[in-house]
Amino acid sequence: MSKQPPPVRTEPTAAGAACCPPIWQGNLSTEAAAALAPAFKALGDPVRLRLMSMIASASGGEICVCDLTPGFDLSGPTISHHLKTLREAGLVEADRRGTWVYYRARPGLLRQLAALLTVDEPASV
Amino acid sequence: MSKQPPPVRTEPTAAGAACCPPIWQGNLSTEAAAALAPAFKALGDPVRLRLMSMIASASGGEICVCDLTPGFDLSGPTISHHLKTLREAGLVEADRRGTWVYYRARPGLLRQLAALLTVDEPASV
DNA sequence: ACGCTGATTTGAGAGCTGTCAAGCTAGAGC
DNA sequence: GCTCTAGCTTGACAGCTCTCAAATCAGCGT
Repeated sequence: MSKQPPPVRTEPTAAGAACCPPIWQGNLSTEAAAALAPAFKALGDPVRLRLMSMIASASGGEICVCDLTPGFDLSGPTISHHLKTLREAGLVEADRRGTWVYYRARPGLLRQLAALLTVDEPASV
Repeated sequence: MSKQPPPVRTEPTAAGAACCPPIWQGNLSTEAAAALAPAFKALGDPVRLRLMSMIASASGGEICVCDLTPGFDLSGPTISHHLKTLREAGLVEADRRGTWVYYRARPGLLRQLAALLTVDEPASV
């Protein structure tokens, strides 16, 4: 995971600021594509997509790994690996509180992805 | 590509009908995750993301492969391979017209992905 | 019919990905 | 300090992905 292009960038831009216009409105630059593709890739696995959903919809905005794991027929290390992938993609962040680790969604990047895909001209169909 | 779970389903539902609530509003079912992940996976490559953008934003709603290929430093077969991936994910459709093949976006699935990611409660952050 | 151009398919190789078992680190509690 | 639990890291392996070269298929012109 260290040979990939720079994972993303969600810090400098205000969280939620769109980085690019919707794909319907103009060609995505090579740079923008390289920056956003890893996030889509991270969501491109059923396990991670479900993890992302569980984290994003957690009441209180965060959820313990111990509450994520039982939802899957997978070993702990495997879940941990998927969580790491989501973390490195900039989609979630974790912090340890005592014995437990809590995960929280980072809405900024998700908002960018949603904006990119949003179909705002239903006329062409 | 034939061992994967059923690629998607965009036909029966009216194009654009949301299949699931946003990930912020509740846990995605295993089935929904399995159905949508391949679409995210298809977008999880910079080349395909850019192809998708070029196709979606094409004037007239469609674009010839011959106009897509020169935008990349990749061989024809490789572009063809990526287009096939997008096609199998249900994101685009192609049809041949004479010597040329034209690609067109299928907005239904994209709308579902956008709806899934849309952050509609900025209060929790 | 023949050859030409545009696009896809096939075959092959290097590299990445998902998974688990085994081992390790961080805190809590005794 | 020791031990227990929660979670992460490492190592290994099967399977998938990205890429290209070579071969193939589909139409168009002549």
